[in-house]
Amino acid sequence: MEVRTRFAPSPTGYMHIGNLRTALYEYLIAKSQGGKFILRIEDTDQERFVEGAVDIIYNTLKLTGLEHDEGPDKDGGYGPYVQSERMKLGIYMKYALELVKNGNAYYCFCTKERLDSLKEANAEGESFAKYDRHCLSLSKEEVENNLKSGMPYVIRQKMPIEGTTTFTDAVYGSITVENSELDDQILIKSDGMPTYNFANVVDDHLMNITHVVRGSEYLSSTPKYNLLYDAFGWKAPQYIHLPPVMKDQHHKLSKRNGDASFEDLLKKGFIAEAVLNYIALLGWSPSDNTEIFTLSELRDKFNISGLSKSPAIFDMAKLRWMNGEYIKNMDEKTYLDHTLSSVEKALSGKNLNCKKIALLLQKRIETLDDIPEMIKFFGELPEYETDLYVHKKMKTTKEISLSSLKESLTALESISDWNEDVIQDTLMSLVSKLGIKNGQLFWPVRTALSGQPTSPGGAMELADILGKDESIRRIKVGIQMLEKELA
RNA sequence: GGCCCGAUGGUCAAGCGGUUAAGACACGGCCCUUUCACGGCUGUAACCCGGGUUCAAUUCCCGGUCGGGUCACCA
Repeated sequence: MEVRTRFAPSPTGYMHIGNLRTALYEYLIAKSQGGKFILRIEDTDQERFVEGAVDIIYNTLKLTGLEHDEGPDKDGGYGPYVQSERMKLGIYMKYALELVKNGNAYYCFCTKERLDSLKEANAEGESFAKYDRHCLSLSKEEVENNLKSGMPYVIRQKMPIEGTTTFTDAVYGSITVENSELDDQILIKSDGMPTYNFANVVDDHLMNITHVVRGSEYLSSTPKYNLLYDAFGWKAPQYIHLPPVMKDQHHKLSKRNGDASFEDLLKKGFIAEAVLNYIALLGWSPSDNTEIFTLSELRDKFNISGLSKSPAIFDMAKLRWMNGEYIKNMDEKTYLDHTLSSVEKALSGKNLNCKKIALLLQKRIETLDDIPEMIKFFGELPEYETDLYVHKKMKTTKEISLSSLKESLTALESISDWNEDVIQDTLMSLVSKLGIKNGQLFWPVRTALSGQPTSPGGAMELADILGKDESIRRIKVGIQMLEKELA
């Protein structure tokens, strides 16, 4: 039988990381077995619907390469793929009424007020009880009359009072609950919309979904699903519940608090592939020890047995590392496509070779956002203290630095063909002429050119990029500062 | 509170009764290097607690503790 999984987000805003991971696993489960990955929009809650959220979903799937085989934009014969449209077709009501007819569901006319007072009474008594089945005892005539008079109603699932329900989850194993724990959940809301729980069961069945993948928060409502499948005489799908992705020990990563949504991470300079790679590892591990893999490698490696049961904390530090790995491994063109524009932006107005600067950064940045701060000094020499010229390991002092700078200045001024090789030759021969250590010359020059304790690239690279005039100017600044202090 | 689920270094995470308890991130040290970074080497650091079962438990069972989830006309 063909494996069919579905990603069924509700369009309520940004794509958060936990959601994206679910989509990833759904995609992988289907694709690793030659199956289909379906997109279904679950917009049964009109109050939470957010304009544009559907576009975010499409966009994210496209950006991450999680291409769906069927969806609102790709009919595979199981449409429509948007629940509000399916509702208009009367699909859910039809099935709800079937359940009413066969005695597994019933009309309920209880008002919000009555339900609330029920809850209050229960809360005081320290028990969190269920609906009291007030409307189950309504006679056929009473129901007919209420319906005729236009009284608002919902349809509730009638749970068995005794016995237990057992289901098997692919990651959590066999789980059994007492039926007496189960509430007579609402199937059809008073606005005519199905609840998530009901629409899910109906749609998953109608769309031939074989594997239902979702967060572990649904674990406790799964018995109700199974009972629903039973009531229809349908076969329940394979359940795969996923542990949550946490922000810390106690809190889930959530949309609120602006915790890292997928688009936030992209804005912060992360690469889509790296993010996807990282979250694949949050709750799953391959049988070998590899950590870096492309989506198609992941398709080959993926196996349900590698899914874990316990929550995973999202570790920004490790994501940064992984993002850095992706950046380092990019070919030159891809790398420049990602970085050149932000280098140019950070150095706009300066006449500098941005490509050279960008290339200097490839092994040094972890996210694209690291760039501006790292190259600011190219545009403008920062203020610095002369203490920077003292470096123990390089065996430099302020006096040595001053003389090295002076010697370098003269040597560099005489260069007519300014390029890295010539600069190197010039400085190296100066080193041997003066009989000093490399560092005693290079360190002061690098310091004068950058004005920073560290810099991407050393003396020659900086001099090359900065150009002759600016390099000479910065060295003169250094000489001046040192002379003033040593005088 | 009832019910369900979980628990290996700071974090991710192997492990399926006998191991010096992998690996990765982070952190420290060393090497390389004209700085930083990269790369290489290396170090610190873990089986929640108590009872069983067993010749042998991190691994199996039971209890506890702690953590998470759920108990909506939200998904």
